[in-house]
Amino acid sequence: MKYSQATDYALHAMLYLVAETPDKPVSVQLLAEKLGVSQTYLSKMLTKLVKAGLIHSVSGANGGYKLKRNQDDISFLDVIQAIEGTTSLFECSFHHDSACLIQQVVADAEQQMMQTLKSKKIADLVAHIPKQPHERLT
Amino acid sequence: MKYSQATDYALHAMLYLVAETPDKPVSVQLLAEKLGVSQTYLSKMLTKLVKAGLIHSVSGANGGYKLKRNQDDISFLDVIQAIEGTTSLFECSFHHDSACLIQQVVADAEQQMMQTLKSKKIADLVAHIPKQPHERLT
DNA sequence: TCATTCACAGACTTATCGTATCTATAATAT
DNA sequence: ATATTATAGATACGATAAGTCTGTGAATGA
Ligand code: SF4
Ligand code: SF4
Repeated sequence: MKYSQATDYALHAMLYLVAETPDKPVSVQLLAEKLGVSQTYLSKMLTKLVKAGLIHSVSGANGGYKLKRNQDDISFLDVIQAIEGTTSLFECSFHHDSACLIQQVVADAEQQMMQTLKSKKIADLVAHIPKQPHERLT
Repeated sequence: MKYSQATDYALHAMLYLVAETPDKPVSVQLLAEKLGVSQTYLSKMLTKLVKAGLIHSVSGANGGYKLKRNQDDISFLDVIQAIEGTTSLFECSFHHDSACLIQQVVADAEQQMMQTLKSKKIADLVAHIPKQPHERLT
C-alpha cells in the first residue's frame, strides 16, 4: 500500500512552481525536463492539480502553469488528495444493522495523518529545492 | 490508494478470534463461513498473521488458530502491518546529495496515523461482534 | 496403524490499477 | 497564419491484488 508515483511527481512539480517566479507560467516541458519524466505523462497530473483548483493553466505560446491560490495556502494534503482522490483508506466490505466500528477506528487514525499533512505547506520546503535536475533512482 | 481487502478480512478474523474461547482453536473453515470468503484465500491471511506472531496455529484434527499473545496486546497496527507490510507510504523516486524533505514530511504524518492505530486494540471492539455471519456488500 | 482432519505452500488464473505513450484538438501569442 | 502550449481520449504494458486449485505434511482419534 503506497501512494502512487504520480503523487511524487505532483509534489515535486508543485515545489518547483512555488519556487519559480510568482507570475510567469512555467511550461510542462520545463518541469518534465527537471523531473526526468515525459511531458505527456506529467501533464496528466498537472491537469488534476488544475481541476483541484491548486494551479492555473495558460494555453498557447508562452503558456504553462502557475499557482492559483496563495502559496502559503497549499498544503501537502491538497496535492496528495488531488492525485490520489479523497476516498478513505479503509472501507468495510460487509454490512449489517449496526455501524462499522473497525472502519471508524481506521478512519480516526487516517484523520490524524490528514491533520498533519494539512498543516504542512508546500512553501515550507521552498528553500530545499536542488539546483540540478532530479535524477531518478529506479 | 486503499488498504487491500485482505486487511479487511484479517481484521474481522482477529475480531472473531478475540471473541471466541481463549484456548480452543478455531478452524479456518468456521471463520471463512462467518466472513463469507473461501477457506483457501482466508488461510493465506491467517498464515501471515501467524508469521507476524499474532496468532498460533494448531495442525491436525480439532486444530485451527488461536491467539498467541495477550489479547490486550494486539493492536490494529499489528494486524494491518502483518498484511500490508511495513514499507512506508511514500518513497521519493529521486535522489541527490541532500536528504529528501518531502519524504520526511509524509513519513511524519504517517507516523501520526500509526501512533493511533497502535493505541487501538482489537479487544476494544470485542463487544461489537455481530451474532449473525457477515454479509458482503460488494 | 490407518484414515480423517486440519494448516501450509506453491503454482496458477483472472481482474484491476498504475504507468506510460501516442494522437488529435482547442486555445493563445507573435 | 503559424507556432506553441494545454487538454482529452485511446491505447498498450506491467505490476499488484484477488482468488482458485492441488498437493504435502502434521496431529488426532478410532
Ligand atoms: S467492522 Fe464491525 S460493523 Fe463493519 S462489518 Fe465488521 S463487524 Fe460489522
Ligand atoms: S530531496 Fe526533496 S527535492 Fe530531492 S528528490 Fe527528495 S523530495 Fe524531491
